[in-house]
Amino acid sequence: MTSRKKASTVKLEDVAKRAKVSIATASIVINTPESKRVSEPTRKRVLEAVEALNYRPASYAQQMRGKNPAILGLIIPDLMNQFYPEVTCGFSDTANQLGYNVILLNSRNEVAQEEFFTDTLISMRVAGVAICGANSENQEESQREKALVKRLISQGISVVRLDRYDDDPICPYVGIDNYQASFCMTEQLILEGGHKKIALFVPYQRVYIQEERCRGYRDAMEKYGLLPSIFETDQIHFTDINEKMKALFLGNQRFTALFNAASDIGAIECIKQAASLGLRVPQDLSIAGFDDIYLANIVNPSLTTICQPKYDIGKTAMQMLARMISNEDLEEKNILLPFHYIKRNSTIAME
Amino acid sequence: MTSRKKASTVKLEDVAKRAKVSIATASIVINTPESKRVSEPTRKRVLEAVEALNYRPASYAQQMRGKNPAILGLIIPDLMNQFYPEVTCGFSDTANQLGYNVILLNSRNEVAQEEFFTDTLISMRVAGVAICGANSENQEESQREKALVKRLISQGISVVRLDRYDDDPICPYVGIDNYQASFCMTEQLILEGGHKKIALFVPYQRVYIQEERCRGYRDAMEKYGLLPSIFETDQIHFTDINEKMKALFLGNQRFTALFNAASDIGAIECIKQAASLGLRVPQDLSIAGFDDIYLANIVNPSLTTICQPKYDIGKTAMQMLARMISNEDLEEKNILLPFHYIKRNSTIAME
DNA sequence: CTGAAAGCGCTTACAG
DNA sequence: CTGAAAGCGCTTACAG
Repeated sequence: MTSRKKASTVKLEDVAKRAKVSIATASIVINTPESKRVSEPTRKRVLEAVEALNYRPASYAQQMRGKNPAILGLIIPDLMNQFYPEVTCGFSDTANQLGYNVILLNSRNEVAQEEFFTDTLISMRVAGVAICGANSENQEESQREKALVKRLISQGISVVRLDRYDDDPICPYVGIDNYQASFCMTEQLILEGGHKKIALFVPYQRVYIQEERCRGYRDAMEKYGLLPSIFETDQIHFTDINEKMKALFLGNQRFTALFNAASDIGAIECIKQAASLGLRVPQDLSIAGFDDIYLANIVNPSLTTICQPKYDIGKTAMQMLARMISNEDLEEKNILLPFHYIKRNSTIAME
Repeated sequence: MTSRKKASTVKLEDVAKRAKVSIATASIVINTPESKRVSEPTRKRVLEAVEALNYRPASYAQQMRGKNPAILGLIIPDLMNQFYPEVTCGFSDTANQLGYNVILLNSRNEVAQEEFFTDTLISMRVAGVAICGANSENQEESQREKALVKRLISQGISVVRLDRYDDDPICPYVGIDNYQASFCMTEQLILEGGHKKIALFVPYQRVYIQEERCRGYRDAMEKYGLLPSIFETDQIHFTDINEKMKALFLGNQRFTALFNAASDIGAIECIKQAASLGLRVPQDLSIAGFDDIYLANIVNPSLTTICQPKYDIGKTAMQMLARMISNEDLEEKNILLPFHYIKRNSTIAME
């Protein structure tokens, strides 16, 4: 990495020399096209030189002079989960429109990776970063993640969190109201589906938004006088999904619906495991997910789920970041976007 | 973008001041830990100051001093197509391991976007770029794309192309042998499936790799004395897939197999359209794709296809780039990775 | 209308 | 063992 400088690379000096002007004049022609302080012929000569040499100012030199770099970091946990490419597109399309470039950092759900990325981002003195934290597996990791956000902020870098946020508002965030969304799904299962025994699957690590989903489920169940049954499962590697699903039919338990509130990916895994347990979905067991990734509509049976506005989450996060960077006031520090319930074929009304 | 500098941001001077040494000494402690020219107590004071202030050198200043930036560009046509997140992961995981960061540029299949990105990348004086070109719709666009690669190279930036390459080798590339892959699929359809009337769908814009796939198909058909039938279709927006599929059954034509050589996405679109035409897949029509994206195994019927080593394509491209950047010799300028044929349920053997 | 000069935050010879 | 100084490629007051 520390190898020597590449041979060629056109600089302002070359342009100035070719146009037979000082570098100051060349700089002004390039940077302030509307300035009247350069004569037409001179301006033309400079522009021709720029064209001929294909000159582009080195952004690092401009940055050194105090210009804010038009670079942003976007940290996501897993690009292979279809949720994130869409968030990423929303974010980077908008970033490009606003003149920013984005460095995509794929943490693979590892806080250590995020910490490493944070150092780099600070070195680059990026203008801002949007972070969707790793699905940390324990309390200590969550703390480290918080520390890293604080570190970015302390270095003067604007930060927004997306999708996964917190009750402790160390920075603005954008997502959906996970409590309401979970309540909504549960209520649909009860009212529209007539289900009474509904199980909830959540990850072991109860990050805040998962806690919210638990709360939504619990409140909905209690509202209709039903007994909540929450199962913690491994939603990262799915090692115990099979076992947990068996538990739904142990003894005289007869769950008729399963709401995997962690993600669609997890719910689809449940559908797969159901087949291996000889269960028909939805006839023997209704299964619902959370996210509405593209796959949800493709799998068989197609998945009933909560649609998160993925593209808009990315887009909104970018817009907030842009405002923060230019020190504009945020009307709202936290933005909750609308979600909606989508009924497909993996859930069915009880006879 | 041109707003004023952010308030805080720790610099070497602050560290030096706190440690009561010159900035030269501070720099040496930080950059050459093995150097014996700094006394232990001094070194310790500096390191403590670094720690206390959370100092990270500004990479732009280092870049100005001649250090090559550890930034790479990766231009892809469409992050929403599952093919690319996997290539992207292969590329950026490897990049991170080698100490590089990558800027992801999503061209949305627009050459104009690519041109814009190219300017930015040149401004940033990135060390290298990997580009998977837009699916250009005409000859003029292909030319512009080539021009842009040449422009990068002329600015001393290393470039590799991936997936989509060319017969005119303006820079190294990594992909698969598209001729062989297409030949292989066609031969399987003939030999294993007993098909005789096999149609090939390709995009209107015959970029080189598509031309190669045509050639593979044609040669395989001719090897077994069969008549090739190539249909050009809109593989970007799929506007005419339905019409082209109808053509397969016009008059006394009775195609029994369709090989969509453009992509799995296209083949899956064909499966969808088949349903709307009242055709059963594979009973009435066998359909095969190209790529083996994750979706191929999820759709119903699951898709017979050619598996491209997506992750490895990204990884290999990155490794080549790293070598080019450090001026090492490339054993081979172009790398063709192994592909393989995957039989699933969308194709069937004739009775 | 144009140019010489200072300075951004670093690193690296060069003195001491 | 340590520091003063030059210089990387730009931009922006400041002179002329």
